[in-house]
Amino acid sequence: MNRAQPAPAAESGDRRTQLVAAARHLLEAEGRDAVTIRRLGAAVGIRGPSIYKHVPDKAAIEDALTLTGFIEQAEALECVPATFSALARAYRTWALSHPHMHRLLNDRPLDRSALPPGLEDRAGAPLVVACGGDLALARAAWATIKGLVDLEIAARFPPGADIDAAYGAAARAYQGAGAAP
Amino acid sequence: MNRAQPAPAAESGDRRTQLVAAARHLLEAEGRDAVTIRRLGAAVGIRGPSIYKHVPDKAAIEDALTLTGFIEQAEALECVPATFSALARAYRTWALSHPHMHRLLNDRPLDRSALPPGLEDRAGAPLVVACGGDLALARAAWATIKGLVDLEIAARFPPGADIDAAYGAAARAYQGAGAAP
DNA sequence: ATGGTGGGGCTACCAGCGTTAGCCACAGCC
DNA sequence: GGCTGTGGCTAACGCTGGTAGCCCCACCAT
Repeated sequence: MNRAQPAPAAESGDRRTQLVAAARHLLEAEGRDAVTIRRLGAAVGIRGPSIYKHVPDKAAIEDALTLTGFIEQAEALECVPATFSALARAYRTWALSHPHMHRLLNDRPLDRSALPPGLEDRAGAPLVVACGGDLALARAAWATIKGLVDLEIAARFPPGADIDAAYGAAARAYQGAGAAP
Repeated sequence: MNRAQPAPAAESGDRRTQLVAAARHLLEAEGRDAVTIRRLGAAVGIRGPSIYKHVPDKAAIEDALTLTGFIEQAEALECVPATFSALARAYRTWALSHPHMHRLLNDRPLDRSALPPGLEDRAGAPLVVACGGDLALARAAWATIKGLVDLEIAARFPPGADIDAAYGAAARAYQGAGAAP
């Protein structure tokens, strides 16, 4: 009907990219439930079902979102010193400023095949370095940091709890076990 | 009030209890998405909308479910020695045998007002004991155990990872920091 | 210049979700 | 005997992800 112009709006990259960007905005601004096929369509100026001309299903958009999230998270960890405290602080800061993204990354089971090979190792590398190459210790430290952040985001610490002190206690424990402080 | 007369087949307690029990079965057997108003109705022999004669909304059922989950989890931790390793093992065993319940307990923000006062402290007490009363250390240990379990349930460890070794490394770290081994 | 092809929109629609409105049958009480 | 409250029911609403089928238009080959 009204689609006579070849260039509808100003610069628009390919639709798929636009959709992922729109999904990102919706996710960060209003949470996962707000990322809806019809709202995504509205955000890029099309009608909902037309989305399926560019993407097989909603999961594909979430997968793309997940990918960018993992990359950004890895980048946030790569530019701090490889010590437990610094990595914990960087992870916590990143997660608390992108809580919905953090939930998206952690709440759904990981489809490893949708991730480029190596990304997982890259994201985990700084902590392995901080743990002097001890993989088991690094995994425990990873679980600790993620657990602390999850508990904080989910408001599971009692009101008034000294969260910094919990991070400090964890840092002391892992330092004693051989991690760089 | 019609007691015992029109129930065709099943004798049972009040509907609300029945509904929560049915929700429990659905959750454990098929996961959270299977817990649906209409399916809950079918499970107790009524028609979906009739559920709202017994319960204000679906969240109330999930809250009741959450409550029983927390109680059972606390019980699972109370009958083992107050050491990091024993508590971690007990928590892991409980969570891995009720993975959907575990997700329900952890994925939604905690509505503290729906929990009886004291339950939270009761659930956390064994770990505080194991940490010699050091609250900060206990919270870090709590995050570690929960984090390890979350990662395992979400299949976030690379295939072939030695998960037991990660628990062992955590145990050593917290032991070194003053927790009972 | 003409015709074929296909990309990318659209509307209509489906089943299922939580939830509401309104109707009705029956038990128990006055 | 009638009133009322309880607890069923069906119909329906607005939302969800997703499918079917139509149609316009750009492009390309003849």
